[in-house]
Amino acid sequence: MARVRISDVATAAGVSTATVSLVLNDRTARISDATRDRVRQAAAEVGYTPNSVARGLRTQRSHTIGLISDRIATTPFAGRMLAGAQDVAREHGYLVFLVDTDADETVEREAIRALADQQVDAMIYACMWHRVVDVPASLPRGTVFLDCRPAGGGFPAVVPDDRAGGVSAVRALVAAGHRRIAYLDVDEPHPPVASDLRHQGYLQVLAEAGIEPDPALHVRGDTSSAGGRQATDRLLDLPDDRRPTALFCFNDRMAAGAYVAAHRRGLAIPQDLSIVGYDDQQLVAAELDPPLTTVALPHYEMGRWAMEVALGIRTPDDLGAPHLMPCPIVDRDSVGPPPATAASDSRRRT
Amino acid sequence: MARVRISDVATAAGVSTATVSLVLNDRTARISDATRDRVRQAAAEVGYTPNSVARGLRTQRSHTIGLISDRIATTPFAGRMLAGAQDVAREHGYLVFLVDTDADETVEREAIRALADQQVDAMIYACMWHRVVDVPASLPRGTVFLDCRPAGGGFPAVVPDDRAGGVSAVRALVAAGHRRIAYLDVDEPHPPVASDLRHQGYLQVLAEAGIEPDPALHVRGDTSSAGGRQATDRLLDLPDDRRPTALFCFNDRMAAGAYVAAHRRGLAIPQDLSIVGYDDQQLVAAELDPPLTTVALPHYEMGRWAMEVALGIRTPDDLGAPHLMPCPIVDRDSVGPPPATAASDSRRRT
DNA sequence: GTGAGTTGCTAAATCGATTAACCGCCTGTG
DNA sequence: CACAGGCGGTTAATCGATTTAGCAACTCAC
Repeated sequence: MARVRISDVATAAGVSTATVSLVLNDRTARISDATRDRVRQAAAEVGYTPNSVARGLRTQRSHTIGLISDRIATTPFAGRMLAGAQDVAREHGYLVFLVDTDADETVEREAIRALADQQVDAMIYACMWHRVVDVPASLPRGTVFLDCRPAGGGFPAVVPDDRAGGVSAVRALVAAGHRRIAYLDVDEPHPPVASDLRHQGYLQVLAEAGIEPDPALHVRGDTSSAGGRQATDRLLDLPDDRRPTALFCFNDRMAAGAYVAAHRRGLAIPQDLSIVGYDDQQLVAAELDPPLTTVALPHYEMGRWAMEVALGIRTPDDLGAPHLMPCPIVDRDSVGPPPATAASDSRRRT
Repeated sequence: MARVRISDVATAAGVSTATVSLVLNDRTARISDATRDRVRQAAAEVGYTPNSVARGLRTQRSHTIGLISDRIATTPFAGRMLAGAQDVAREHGYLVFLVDTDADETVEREAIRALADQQVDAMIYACMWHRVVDVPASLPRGTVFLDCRPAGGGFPAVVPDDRAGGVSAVRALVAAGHRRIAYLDVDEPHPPVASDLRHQGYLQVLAEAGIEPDPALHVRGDTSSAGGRQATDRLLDLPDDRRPTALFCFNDRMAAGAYVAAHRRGLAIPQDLSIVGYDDQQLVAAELDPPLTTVALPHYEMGRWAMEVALGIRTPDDLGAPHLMPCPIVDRDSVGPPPATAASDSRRRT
């Protein structure tokens, strides 16, 4: 029941282990075709597959990647990042060690050491939300940052293009005819990067469309359904001429709360209120009634990108700034033209 | 920048590498205390940590576990299984290789081989739903099955105790005074194990309470919000004396659909209709209004159990049958006494 | 004083691969 | 015939640890 070793193949084929290794690794060495065939056949017959540990020790390449994350495995949608990284690894014959640190620094330090001891060929440092992170001192250079920006730069990194995502979302609303568009932002404790960028995108589109931003339309709430509902209530309490006809929400859960607030007032979506979310969280966005138009976070693609850089298949264009991955808009049914009554007012240009 | 090796420590301490190894591994060998201290100090000073690959080659134990799953990483709640397995592994100094096969048999076979080549000390085979799986031929004996039952048995396995979960759910409804309780089941294509077991639990409690099961109260629907809504509509269309006062739903998403159906008829939860879900899917159960009473799937605990068995810390009591992990009921606000009008009728005992 | 036993440590084999260096043998050439 | 060079392999070192067997020195008993 013991594993078959290269020496077993050598014996079976009547050659030395060196020859077996040369043949099986397709080394351009002087080995006759007859011997090649004999070795290959012998290897197949005895069912030989090389011991990766022994090979790793000798070649100093383990064909192994370490993926450290703060909590990726337990957050619903972020698993797509893992899938992307995983797929690339598999396509190239790599295996990935996954370590979830639960954002504990001691665990993180231990994990980095353990992965280094296992001689991983590269590491990926992943977060579940787009934010800025301090770079752990022991992290080897070349480590790829996934869905986060290393403070100080100097490492390859990939993050969603949240600004462009904000632009897409708000452009869709402007294109539908809306001019009073609220941004339903997340409140403080949350990492500010994503929300700031989306807000910038929001402001950019307003500027392009010649719409004066109204501070009253930038509200904040808890990143939950309840938070979204409360923030929406505040918007809908505004006097008629200042009330928004469309909402751009920081995420889909808050958008779900906006649905609740609207329905409780008897407002129909999208007839009375248009809503765009963010994240494209399947369980939320697709199951709302009507299904939510939202901006998708390119988790899978970011995961692929990070692994491709880790494996050296792809070289980041610029170490100074993270690679921005586009966030495609997912058109569903929560955006329509503004209600007729609101369509004509509040057209004050700057 | 090269890694420091054991020989560097040996040189620094003025001893042989054998001594260093003996000291650092706390081998009960005759080494003087003075030498011990000198070695430890030297190791600390040069920052030595053993190369796990070299050690693995020599000791034939890689301190590494392979976790194969069909799609665990990308499904929302199942990541808790990973977290449980991960935590146990970390606590014991193990690292885990994660491979998501996406239920592709070729990928699966390749993954098993790659993991075996990496000399993993054990494997865990995980599913995202409780079901019966065919055992891949190349899976090493001793592989632990997580959230699935190996066809034919012979392997350690852990699954949720869905029968007992069904019992808890329906007992909660009976205790609240309900006697007309529907089971909102999932329809065919789904793996039948979980739904059958929950149904058995349902029938058991009815029998205990002396309630004759009514076939009209066992309805099926798609495992989605829409499916739950449609199935609930069928139940609420029943004549008054046969209409259920409480619903036990196969999962939380279907329960969410039941909420929609109830609300559309102006029925309040739990005043007019009590509902119990299954899964305790955070994004759904906790965010419904009112929050959903449901039965939690013990993913984290199952993950821990599987890893403990894989590491040999725990020995399964019986290889014939899978270990059943209790599913605790999570009391929220969707269960109350039946409406007064319904409380008195339909008390026909068998 | 000699042999046995203990103490403290080291030499060398080993795990299973890869790979640089080299060794016969054959052929062709000057 | 001597020698260079190509061909088809093999020998042996190596990766970085662990571990067995054994060596040298010292103690102690008789």
